[in-house]
Order: sequence, then C-alpha cells, then structure tokens
Amino acid sequence: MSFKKRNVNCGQLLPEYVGSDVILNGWASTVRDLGGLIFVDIRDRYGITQVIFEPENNPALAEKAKEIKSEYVVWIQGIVRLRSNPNQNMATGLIEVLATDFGIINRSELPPFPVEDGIETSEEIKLKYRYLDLRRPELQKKFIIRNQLYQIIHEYYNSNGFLEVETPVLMKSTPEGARDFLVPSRINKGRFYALPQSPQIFKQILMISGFDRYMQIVKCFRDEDLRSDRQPEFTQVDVEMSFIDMEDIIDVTEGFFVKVWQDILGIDIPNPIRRISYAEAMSKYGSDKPDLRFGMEIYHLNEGLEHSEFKVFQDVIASNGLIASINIKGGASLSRKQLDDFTLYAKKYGAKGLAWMKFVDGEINSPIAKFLTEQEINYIKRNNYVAEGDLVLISSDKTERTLTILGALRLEAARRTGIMETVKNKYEFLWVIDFPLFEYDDETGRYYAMHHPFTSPMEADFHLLDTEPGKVRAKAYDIVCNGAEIGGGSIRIHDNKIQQIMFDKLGMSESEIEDKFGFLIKALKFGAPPHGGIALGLDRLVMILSGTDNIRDVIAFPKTTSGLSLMDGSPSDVEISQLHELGIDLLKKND
RNA sequence: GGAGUUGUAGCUCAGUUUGGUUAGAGCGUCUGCCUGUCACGCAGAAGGCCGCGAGUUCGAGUCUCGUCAACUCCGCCA
Repeated sequence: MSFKKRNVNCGQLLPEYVGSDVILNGWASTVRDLGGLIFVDIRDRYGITQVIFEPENNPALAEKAKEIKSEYVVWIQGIVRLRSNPNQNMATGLIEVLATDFGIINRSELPPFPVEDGIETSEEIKLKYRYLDLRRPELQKKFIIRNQLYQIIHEYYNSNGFLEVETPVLMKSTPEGARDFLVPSRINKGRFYALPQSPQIFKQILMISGFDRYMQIVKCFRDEDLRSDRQPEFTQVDVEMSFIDMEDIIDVTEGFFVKVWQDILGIDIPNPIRRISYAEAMSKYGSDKPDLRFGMEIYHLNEGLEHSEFKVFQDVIASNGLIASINIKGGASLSRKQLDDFTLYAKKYGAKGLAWMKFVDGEINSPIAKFLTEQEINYIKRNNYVAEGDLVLISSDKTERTLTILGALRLEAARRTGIMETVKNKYEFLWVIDFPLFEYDDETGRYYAMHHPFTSPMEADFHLLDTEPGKVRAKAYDIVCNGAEIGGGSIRIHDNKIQQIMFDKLGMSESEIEDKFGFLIKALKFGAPPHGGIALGLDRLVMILSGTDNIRDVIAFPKTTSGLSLMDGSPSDVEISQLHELGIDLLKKND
C-alpha cells in the first residue's frame, strides 16, 4: 500500500504555516460528518490536527472521505488555513487543513474499546489490547517523561564522570533476599542461571577493577508477588563510587534529584534534602518511608498510662509494649461505621483492636473512657494536642506493631479525610539514615542483614557487634519521596576481615559463604577500595513525576497482578522437546 | 499462602437487597437526514452463554457451593 509521506506532524501546525501545502500521516481520531462538510481529527504522538473536507471545493473527495472511520490510518494532503471557529483548547486549534487529497493506508478493526483520552476501561481489556491503550495521549505523556528522565540520567552521571557499564543478565543464583527467576542452561544440563535482582555484586567488583564511578540503567527481576507499585521486572538507576563516604553518595544523588525536578517539573526542591533516622521515622510515623507532606505524628502514651486500670493497657505496659496514638483533626464527625472500617483496616496489620476517642461539645465519646481516670484522659488530650472535634485513635501492642498499625492508619486517615488530595502536588523528599544493620527473625531465631550482607556497619557501633548486634547501625540510606521509597544504598564493606565477621553474625558457614559469594569474597582480597553506592527506582520515579499511583502506567508492557502478560500470553506452555533439550523434561512427566 | 472488591451488549454501567412475563441506559457500530463541527446534532436499527461449572427451586442475572480472571491489600519484596 503506497502512501504519501508526511512533511509535518499532527502537533506542529500553527498560524505561521497558513498557506502551506502539507501532508499529514496518522490515525483518524474522530470523524464529524455534518452532511457534506466533514471534519476529521488526525492524531499522532505529537498532537491532533483538524482536517476539513469541503464539498464546494472538491465534491468527489468529500464523498470519498465518508469512508474514513475512527482509528483508520490515513495520509492527508492539504492547505493550511485559519479556522473560522478557532478551538482554544487545542494547541493546533487556530488552524485547519483543507484536504486536497487523501488515502486510507489501513482500515482498523472495530476497536474493542474507545481509545480517546480520558475514557478508562477495565485493566483486563487495556492490558490485552495494550497497543490501543498506549495510543492514548495521556499514557504517551508518561513515556515522554520517562524518556526525558533517561536523557537527564545519562547527561548528569556522564558529566559527573560516571562510566556506564552493562552487567550480565544471566548470572549466578544467590538465594538470599528475593526469589530468583531461573533460566535453565542447555549446554550445562541441570544447571541454572538466575536473572539479577540487582547488579549489586557486579558493581562492587567493578570498583575493585578500578572503574571508580559506575552507573547503569538496568532491568532487575524479582520473582515475588506483585503490587500496584511492584512488577517482576523493573528498572533501576544503579550507581557505585570508589574512595568516598556516605556524604559523597548523598551529594551526587541530591544533585541528580534537584536537576530532575528542575528540568522536568520546573520545581526547585530543597538541597540538601532533610534527613531523619530510621528510629525517628518509625517512632513518629510508623514507617521507614514516611510521607511527610502532612503531619499527623504518632504520640507515645506509655508514660501517662503506666498505672492505668485498663486491662489492655496494663498488659501492654507489663510486656514492654507501646501505647500510642494519632489525632485525626476534625475526625469526630466520622460515623460509627467509618470507625469500624478503621478498626478493620488496623486488623490487616495485625491489630487485635483499636480504641478511639471523639472529642465533641467538650465531652468525650469513647468506648474506653469508662476505664480511664480523668487524669489519664487529660494526659491523652494534652499529648495529642486535642481540639474540639478531633478524633484520637489509640493502638497498643508490641512496640513495633503499634507503630506499624498507626503508621498505616495515618496514611489511611489522610486518604479518607481528603488530606492526601490536598497535598498531591507537593513533593517531600527525605533521607532515612541510621538503619539497623541486622533485623531479627522470630521464626528462624536468627539475624538477617536488613539491607544486604555487604553493608558496612558504623565504626562507632563496632563494639556492639558481639554484645548487641540488634543495636548496630549500618552505613545505609534510603531516599523517600511522598511516602515512596525511590532509592536505597549503602557503603559496602571493603575490608575482608569485617566481611567475615558479618557472615559469622549471619550464621553463615564457611562452605555456604564460599558457595554463594565465594567470588566476591575472593575479589575483595585483591585490593578493594572504600566504595558504596545507591540504586534508584526508575519506574517509581516516573510514577511520581507523572502523577500516577500505578506502576503499570509507566511500563510499556506490564504484567497483571498474577504475573501474566495478557497481550502476548506469557508465561506459556512450551514444547516437551524444548524441555528435553534443556534437560528439565522430568518436570513435565505428570502432565 | 491469605483477605476484600469486581465480572451483565464492542466499551462504561444499572438491574442482584425481596428469585417471576420480552434483561435496560449512555457511548460506540450500522442506516437515513444534516455545510462550521471539535465528545457535532437529530431519527431509526442491529447488538446478550448475565465470566465458567455444579446445585437449590415449578422457575436463577438475582440464592448456595466450586472455579477462572482483573484489581487492591496482608504475608512476601536481602
């Protein structure tokens, strides 16, 4: 099928083109046939241009134009002229193209759903016909932002002396942390590669090789359950630097975010970005990635309630737990049903119950008021800065759980009361620092590396390694924006002796270490510079920049919540012969 | 692994609480009319395995059980 190639796109025609003879290529967006006079909007990724067919000008052409239907691919030749009725709502709204010739390049099947901007269909259909969904300008905008971001990343890191190096996608499986995706080896039957959860080990090795400053925009893979902000394959901006300390990484990263927000959104973000410790984040916001666009801090109440007659509080105090609260300003107007919903929500995070206190007309309305003394109630009011009309939610449990519950309720309350809506155009960055090096797992009764086992402990806490490993802080840092973790990193251990101590503490045997990380341990013995780095979540960054709360909007071909790609039908069955070739056909025997 | 929400026309949804004649609307599609629209308008028509499978019942879109899928969340995500 021959067509006349465009000499302009659908977004560029402005009044200065009036009189030009132009050719447009694109999709017919809408066709408005007024009975003779026909308007056709032609769309491509650059914009929409109105084409007009006039019978008095060319009756045969106008008659033929009736064949054009929505989503047909066409070429149109015509003369640019000013519109008699301009449309101020579109960039090209001052002009129109009077058609002198056209051709239908491709007729479209009936689209299974309207692809016009602003019309949302079910996720299932959008993903099955992803190519149609991606025709929507609204979605294309997000990929234009994503592309802008790629350019800034390369420009910024390149100008700061970073080398981009590609690391392997087929690598050794290291079953610590997330589940690996495995790839069978045909040449070495019965053995498997893994897809990288991150290029962590390779970038450390590049430092040992003397690359000094490395970066890569890299796909990472984790075989874990999906969420609205989690896909099994996602993209990181991976960075590593030598002969540096934490401040250098933070500096470089802050410079990056300043530039991104300036270039893409035209917003100056504070530099330096504020920092809070992990302990403070947990204590005040019940989260290691607090959303600081609004207040609603958590208030600790043990002190004033330690002699309470209330059995629930007594038990928590006795077991060294925590009683704490948040104050939902003006929340007293919430209905009993809405309060029950909060309780239900809290239970998802392991709460056994949730106490509430409404303060209306100078009175207290609360199921637990009868168990508390006036003094205790005043204590709660004072510590929550209660004003008339407020609602205080009190949780009491093991310290960590109380904080997690209130942290979750804080966010939920912000969503339900509309606070979240009022802050949606704000950007609050922060560094969370002073992470614990280890976290204790009750189930297995041992310590695990909170970040990963190559994270350096703080020198100041070395002496606690043997006595109180739980209190050792790591040289690790996360960067958080609006309650989303958009990056994290650490200073690595470059001293093999300390690395050995770490493995000891993690209860890993000599052979286990050798088997899993032997090559890194060996490499560290050949002169490792002090080094560290960070990995930034590119998809989540695009989400924030483009104002969506779903990661599927910023990945061209995403998977469903159950890990399926509805468009191409993966994962799919394969031929027995393929399995045989790979030496894994035993798995298929029972089919 | 667990919980919740949803599944009815090509698309978005109503109808399910309280089972009952021929399952509705808007958009889209098709036909006709229409020369300044821009989500054009007007008139008409076609279009349904009520996700799938069992069950209860004289009778199921509606009730029960199972199952599949999408979404959201908990667990999980060093």
